[in-house]
Amino acid sequence: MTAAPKPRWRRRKDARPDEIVAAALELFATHGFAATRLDDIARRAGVSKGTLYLYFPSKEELFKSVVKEALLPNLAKAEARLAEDKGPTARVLEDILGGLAGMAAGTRLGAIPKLVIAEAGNFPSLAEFYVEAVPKRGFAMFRRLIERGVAQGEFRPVDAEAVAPLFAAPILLMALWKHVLEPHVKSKGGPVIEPKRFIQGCIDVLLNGLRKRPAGGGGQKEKRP
Amino acid sequence: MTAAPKPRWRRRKDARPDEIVAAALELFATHGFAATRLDDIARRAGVSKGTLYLYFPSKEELFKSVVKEALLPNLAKAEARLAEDKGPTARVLEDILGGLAGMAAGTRLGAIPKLVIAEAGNFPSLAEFYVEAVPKRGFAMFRRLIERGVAQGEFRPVDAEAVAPLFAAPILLMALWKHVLEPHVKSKGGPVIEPKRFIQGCIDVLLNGLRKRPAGGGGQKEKRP
Amino acid sequence: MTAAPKPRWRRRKDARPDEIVAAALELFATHGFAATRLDDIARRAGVSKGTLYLYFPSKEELFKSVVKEALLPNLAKAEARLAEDKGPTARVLEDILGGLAGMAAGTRLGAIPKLVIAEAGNFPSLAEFYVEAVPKRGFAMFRRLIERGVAQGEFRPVDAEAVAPLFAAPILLMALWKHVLEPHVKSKGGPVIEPKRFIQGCIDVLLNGLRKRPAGGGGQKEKRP
Amino acid sequence: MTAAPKPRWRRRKDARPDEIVAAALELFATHGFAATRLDDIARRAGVSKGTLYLYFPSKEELFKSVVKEALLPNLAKAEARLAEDKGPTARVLEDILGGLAGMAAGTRLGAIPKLVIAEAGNFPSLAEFYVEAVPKRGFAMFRRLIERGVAQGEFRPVDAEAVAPLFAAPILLMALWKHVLEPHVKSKGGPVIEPKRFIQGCIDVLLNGLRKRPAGGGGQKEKRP
DNA sequence: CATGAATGAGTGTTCATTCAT
DNA sequence: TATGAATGAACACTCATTCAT
Repeated sequence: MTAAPKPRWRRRKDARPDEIVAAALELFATHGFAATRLDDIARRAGVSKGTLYLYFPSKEELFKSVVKEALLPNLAKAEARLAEDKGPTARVLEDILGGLAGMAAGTRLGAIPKLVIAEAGNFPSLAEFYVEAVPKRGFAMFRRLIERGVAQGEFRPVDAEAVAPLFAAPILLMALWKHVLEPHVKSKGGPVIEPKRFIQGCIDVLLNGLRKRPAGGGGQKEKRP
Repeated sequence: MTAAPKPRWRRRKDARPDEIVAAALELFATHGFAATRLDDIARRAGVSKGTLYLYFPSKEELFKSVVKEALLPNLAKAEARLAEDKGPTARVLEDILGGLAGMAAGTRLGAIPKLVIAEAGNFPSLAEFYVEAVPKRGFAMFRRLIERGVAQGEFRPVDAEAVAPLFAAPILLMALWKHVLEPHVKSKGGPVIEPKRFIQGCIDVLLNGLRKRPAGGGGQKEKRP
Repeated sequence: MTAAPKPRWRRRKDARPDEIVAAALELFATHGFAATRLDDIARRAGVSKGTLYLYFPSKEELFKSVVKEALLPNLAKAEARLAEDKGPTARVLEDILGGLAGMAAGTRLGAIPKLVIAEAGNFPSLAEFYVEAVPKRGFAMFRRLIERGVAQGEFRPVDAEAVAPLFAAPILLMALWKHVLEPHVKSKGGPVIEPKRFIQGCIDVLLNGLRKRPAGGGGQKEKRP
Repeated sequence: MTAAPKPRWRRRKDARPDEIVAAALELFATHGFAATRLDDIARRAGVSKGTLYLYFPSKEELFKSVVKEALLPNLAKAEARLAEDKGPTARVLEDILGGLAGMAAGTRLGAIPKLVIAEAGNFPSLAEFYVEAVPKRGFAMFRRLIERGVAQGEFRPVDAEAVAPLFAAPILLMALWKHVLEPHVKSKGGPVIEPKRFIQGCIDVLLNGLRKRPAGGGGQKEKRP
């Protein structure tokens, strides 16, 4: 009727799914899968409940989409950054830990582990995807970095494969702490984790744990009798 | 077999609650809170659904009881063991990490973090209890140990308060890995964590990261320009 | 029959609540609050159980709505009729008693007192509403009428305030009799109340009781020694 | 063991049923049949829930017993008193109305009509019993009295059969008012019924309505044109 | 495309009734 | 006789899913 080519009030139908996923991430992250109602997701996304079913065949599929769409772009980014950095291994490790910790503590993304942990039992296919997409790639990355440091003479020889998850652990702890428990710490006296300071400390201990010692010592600790 | 004429009957008020809690732990750990039906808990405990309500006023209270009853005795045990060990700090730290990792990977207890992570948002009082009972005590314990090592000249001076959670992180990762993701690793090629080897590696890196270096080096890392 | 292509379908938000209330009144009146199942109300209203919850947040609220929606329009009608009648007081009283008795005995409305009586203890807010809406207004109406008759010299001076409920009593008895006990009178020999004849008799005795006596007598009876 | 012949702490087993009925009356009167839990009755009666079933085969039978045991002795008393009174009919009527009103307003018995009204639909046999025991006898009594008054020249000729329930109506209203609605009257301004004053007023109007008029008037009112 | 009224299977909770002791 | 732990049928209420408009 009017000549207006693209009335601004009409949300492009291609934007819809993302808005729904965003709303769903917010609510799933807060309440978990079962305790989140499609009614609420629809309301938050500004659509009707029926509309959800135009884009996602079921609540379960929406949930999977939320997790995957939240992860995939960030995985790509992380891989890209990694491939380029050619500096001293310690410096690279430091950057990566700092970057991931910031992401875990400061963005919505940090809530993903919580979601996957909670629902892995009920969503096997989601768990399988997640294992491949996150821990597998993450562990492998840390392992390659450590092996590179050892090969370049920066690090002591260590069991890189076994030790890789240790470098992922503080990131996981950070994410869960910020998104799960910290909100329930009663004001004064409760435990506190300051992301920057925590990660500084981790880097200090972990890199020192890897670095070659000036004199002998080090290496795999001898077994106790 | 036994001479007892009717030994199977009327276990009485004493045994019942524990049997119910045990059945509930099993199911909650597998399916989460919402996806576990009281019918199933009752069946597994060998009682009727109504009987659950003789001992627990609601599903929520049963859930809280499950978490608390699973944790409390083990917390007591852990504290007791700690108070006695007077050996070299490094050795104590090693023992503790080994012990906790074994517990996380090898017992039902390892499923508790998963449960709490999944439901903290819906059970604030449970989350508050957990924060006080587990991370607060755990972090404090690692902090005291590190400070003791520093004071006795075994360890470099490090930011003990900030770094304490780093020692808890591999335990958490271990627990979640074993009870959440590992079951979904597709046979060949997926990531694997062998508890013993993983913890050996962690101890190696972490203790080396704490130990005093024979010469210069070490200490808090200088900030990058 | 009708040309309407699909007239039976989707009656829409407007008609539904009233149909539900009507069905509920029927069943509550017959079985009482507790013994009426939402399933049955839904079936009788031709909707599903879930639909009830689109319009009423709980069984209790539905119950309150039933009582209020049954009463309110009729209260309005009654008040309007009253305000207009300017004839001889005795005639007005006669008309009102006759009208109310007819309503009590001949319409669904007569079941309301039974419902309120049965559930007042469990629905305080309903009881409060009812007290204000029915007895308070009703007693006040009879009192005004009596006082008007006295002022106009038609009636003896009587304690109008105290005596007003007496005029409501046969209406109440009529309603309860018809909707509660009469169905249980075993055929021959049981007590019978014929509404018309009963109300004629009531009017005869009550109006004679109010009317001025041609000679002395009357008035407040002297106390017995 | 001890020689004590009848230890006073042992409630005679014959007292039990009455204690249970008393406790049940109290609770049924307050909450109605469905909303009263056997648990509560047992607790109030000082016995265990199982014990109830030693004396009453079901909740329904207990309910019937409560109503019947509350009514029967009082019915007997009322009949006896009536048979003896040979004074002026007006005086007898006055006494009876006063006595019944006092009972309705001042004793537990006044709650019975409420119970029967509430549950007649669900307890046909109870309703049948009640109809025979209370309204049938009550209406007949008032009818005989009126007829006696007419025969003795004290009263106008009226339709005694039709009018009898009118004399029961204020008693019913009184009972329901005191036991159902009055507790929900909000302090100031709500309707109030003072038993003594109300009954005085009723007696005044009703007896005047029956009494012979000194001159003409009276009699069955002529039909309106 | 979008809506939202309608559905009904599923589940937590209650409570009258039973029965081994 | 008395107990009270145990039962399980019954029911209110929720919410993912459908579909006529």
